[in-house]
Amino acid sequence: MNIGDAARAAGLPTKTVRYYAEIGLVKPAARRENGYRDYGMQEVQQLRFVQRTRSFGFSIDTCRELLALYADHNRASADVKAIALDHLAQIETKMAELQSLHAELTNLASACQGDKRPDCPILKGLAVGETA
Amino acid sequence: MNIGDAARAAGLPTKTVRYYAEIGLVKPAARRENGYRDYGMQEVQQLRFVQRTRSFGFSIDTCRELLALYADHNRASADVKAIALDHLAQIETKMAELQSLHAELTNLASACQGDKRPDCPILKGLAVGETA
DNA sequence: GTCAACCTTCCCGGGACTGGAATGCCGGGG
DNA sequence: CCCCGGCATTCCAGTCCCGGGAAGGTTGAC
Repeated sequence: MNIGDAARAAGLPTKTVRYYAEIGLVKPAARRENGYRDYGMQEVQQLRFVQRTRSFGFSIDTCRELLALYADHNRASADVKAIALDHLAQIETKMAELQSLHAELTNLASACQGDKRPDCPILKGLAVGETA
Repeated sequence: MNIGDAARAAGLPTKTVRYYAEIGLVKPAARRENGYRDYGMQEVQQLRFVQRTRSFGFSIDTCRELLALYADHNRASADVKAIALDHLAQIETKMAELQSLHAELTNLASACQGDKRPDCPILKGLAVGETA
């Protein structure tokens, strides 16, 4: 299977598939005589796994770990769960940050008339510090 | 005022201040004879403004726009508000994405025993696609 | 005279690609 | 036989926003 077909099957750009091969995340099963990468079903499945995992926001390194666990039939599900819970915690942290930013910025924006006059609480808030 | 003092006053690393000078975001008032950057009160205020604005998650380019509006005493507050509302919308988009990721991943994780056995719904969810 | 603490420039790396250039292979049409 | 489109290959550069560190000059205190 050529890289284009593998990429389509995995829902990834060929550039990305080539990149994954380069960093050793998902290597093609072989190279043909003409130098083309040759992907088999297993590699396509790995690519799809990575695509899904990346779409959950896991880093490439974590994808590597998860891929290893995926391949290891003697894995402990606890290891997988630990990774997932850790990522969940990071997501929660980011959400909390965004929420507080959102609240602050909403405050500032709602205080701003938004007309032709130059007076603007948003700029004041950005200049001074302290939003509350 | 030397760069170190300006940086401390603005709450930024000197590296960052130098970078902002390089990209023309906040330039020092002058250079001394010895080549040192010389910052005045106005530049320090701009640096602090940028620091705050960045901490709200605005991009450097948007900081540039806001800085220009900040300096323009004939600005219309509507222009500022438009930028803020746009950014708020982006924050909301990101929050929604994170929430859906969080929900999906929570689902997967809660279905996983997290023990020594290899059976793991998380990996299955990542492999197959479709979480619901 | 020496030392620390500052300042300068320059270059590299990172995370995860993305775009583009230059080149090679393959199958079909004129 | 040659050309063309569509695939593939490699390599280089850029993204975004700095951070780390080298190699060297300046300043002020002791």
